Amino acid sequence: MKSPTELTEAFRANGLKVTPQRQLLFRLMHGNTMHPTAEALFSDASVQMPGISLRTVYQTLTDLASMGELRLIDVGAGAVRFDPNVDEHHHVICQGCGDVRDVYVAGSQALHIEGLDGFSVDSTSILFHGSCASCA
Amino acid sequence: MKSPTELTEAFRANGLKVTPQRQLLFRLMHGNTMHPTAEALFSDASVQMPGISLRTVYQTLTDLASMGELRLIDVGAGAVRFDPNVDEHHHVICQGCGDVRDVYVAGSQALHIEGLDGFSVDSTSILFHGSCASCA
DNA sequence: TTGCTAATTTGCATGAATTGCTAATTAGCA
DNA sequence: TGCTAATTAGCAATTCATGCAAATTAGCAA
Repeated sequence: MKSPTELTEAFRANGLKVTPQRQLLFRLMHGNTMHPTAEALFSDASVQMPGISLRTVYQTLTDLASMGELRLIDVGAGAVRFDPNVDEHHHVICQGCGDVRDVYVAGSQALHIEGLDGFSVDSTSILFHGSCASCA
Repeated sequence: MKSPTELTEAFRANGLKVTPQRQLLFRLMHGNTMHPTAEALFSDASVQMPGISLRTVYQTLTDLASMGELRLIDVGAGAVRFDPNVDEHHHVICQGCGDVRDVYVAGSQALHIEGLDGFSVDSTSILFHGSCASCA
């Protein structure tokens, strides 16, 4: 996703306001590789801005997502996670600790799919299940 | 998944009882390619057995899943779906109508993954997003 | 700098999906 | 036929997320 400064411009350009809450969230998400849930981010944000609302966190995350600045990922383990990495990539999830990491997969466009039966494919999500180094 | 008759044996062999509710669900799931949610299955079951509890449907589905007779699939669209097809396969979901279909993918074991960073992979789930013939 | 207005924030209510709990019932065996 | 552990039903509770309305505020224009 874009830098906090660039996001500020982008928001204003779209007629959206840049509040202190949003600036904080821009900073917390920028370069974040933790794939936080809204709750986790809310918890981080609350340290620096006590009183910030969970509702605001959800709001801002969905705004960012609809602007294409971050991606929603659902690893089937409770809450949706937010990923500021919008490159073409996929995920591994550790069955032990639930940790999620980005992975880059070569050849996913060349997969041979049988049974499509009239379906046309727009995008592909690959989720690898396994164990991280600590949980192995 | 196994046939209703085989499931009956398997349940008894595991010290589980075979109730009319379970037999009905065995029949409703067998060969079912609809990827129903628990609610959908509950709704179907209620036609033949008014009064059956949604709780019982969830219970039986999780029992079947833990016996490896069906697979839980989470396509990130609300409720979890149940798939009696336990072959190695993957799914397409139509962004229009939410319909889910099984697909078979060649070469998924040969994907080249970068960034694993100590993770060991046990299984892979591929979800294709697109449009079905009717929604195209 | 001041004032206006639409966007935003809060906080609470609501909703959807699922699990926890328990009294009453029942399958399966002796 | 009876016993007992498993199961069912149904309701409460939980988790994640969105809807809503009143109070606040960012950003523009004068």
